[in-house]
Amino acid sequence: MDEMQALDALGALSQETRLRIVRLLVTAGPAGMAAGAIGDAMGATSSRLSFHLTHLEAAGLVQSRREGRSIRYSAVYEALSGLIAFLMRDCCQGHPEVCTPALSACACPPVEPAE
Amino acid sequence: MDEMQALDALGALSQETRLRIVRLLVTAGPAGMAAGAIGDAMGATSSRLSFHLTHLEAAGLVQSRREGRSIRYSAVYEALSGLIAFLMRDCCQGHPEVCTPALSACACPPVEPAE
DNA sequence: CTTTTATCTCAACCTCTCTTGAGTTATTGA
DNA sequence: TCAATAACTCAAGAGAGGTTGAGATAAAAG
Repeated sequence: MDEMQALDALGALSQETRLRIVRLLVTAGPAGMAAGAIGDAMGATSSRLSFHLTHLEAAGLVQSRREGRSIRYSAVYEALSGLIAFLMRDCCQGHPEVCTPALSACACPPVEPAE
Repeated sequence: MDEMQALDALGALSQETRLRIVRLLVTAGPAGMAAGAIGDAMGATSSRLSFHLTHLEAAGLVQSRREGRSIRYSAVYEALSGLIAFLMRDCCQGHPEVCTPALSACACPPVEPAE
């Protein structure tokens, strides 16, 4: 991820509704959610929701696919991890005090290298 | 870091000049840089620079102290690591595909737990 | 083929953000 | 005290961003 992509992603995430949508979609997993279900969860009108989803998709943070009448949106994991990596890579050069506390924030089970 | 602080930090970083200032200050280390030196590096007028520095300070990403005629700005490491931790903690719940690639982005030497 | 459901598109409006330029405050040195 | 340096503050204007409501498009059901 380069600076321009990072700026797009940061801008997309710096809005309350959009940050919540992304968090919702990440926890929803790869299956994602239909636009209507996201709208219900957000309490947003269809046009407002569409505006934010389009914004997030343009920033590469979510992707969509039509499924019957619905359009399902799902998080793009690589974009999120890419943004975090950008912040760590370009921001903590030689300064472990930036990245070390962040490293322990991940609650996920570590991926075993080889079993 | 809660959602509101994260939104402030994301908004502050989603602007080209401000993102560059933060990166500059992180690499400058705890000593920071005088406003004038930052302005020279950014090619920004004093009022424009002051606007962005004030914005960054309000978001908690940088701090300032007067030193003679100059005002030195330095990065607030906890805020940066807090933001990264927020993105990992609240975004990758149970989805290691978000955080695992990010974990390897840190180029800093790992801090030894005990020696 | 018409209706219903799900979602998007567009224009209008308001607000917030960023930049500029002029003027102000704070600190130091002559 | 006066001038020079360093940085901030303020008002004005251009532009981007977010919300709303009306209307359009796409897919499925009757």
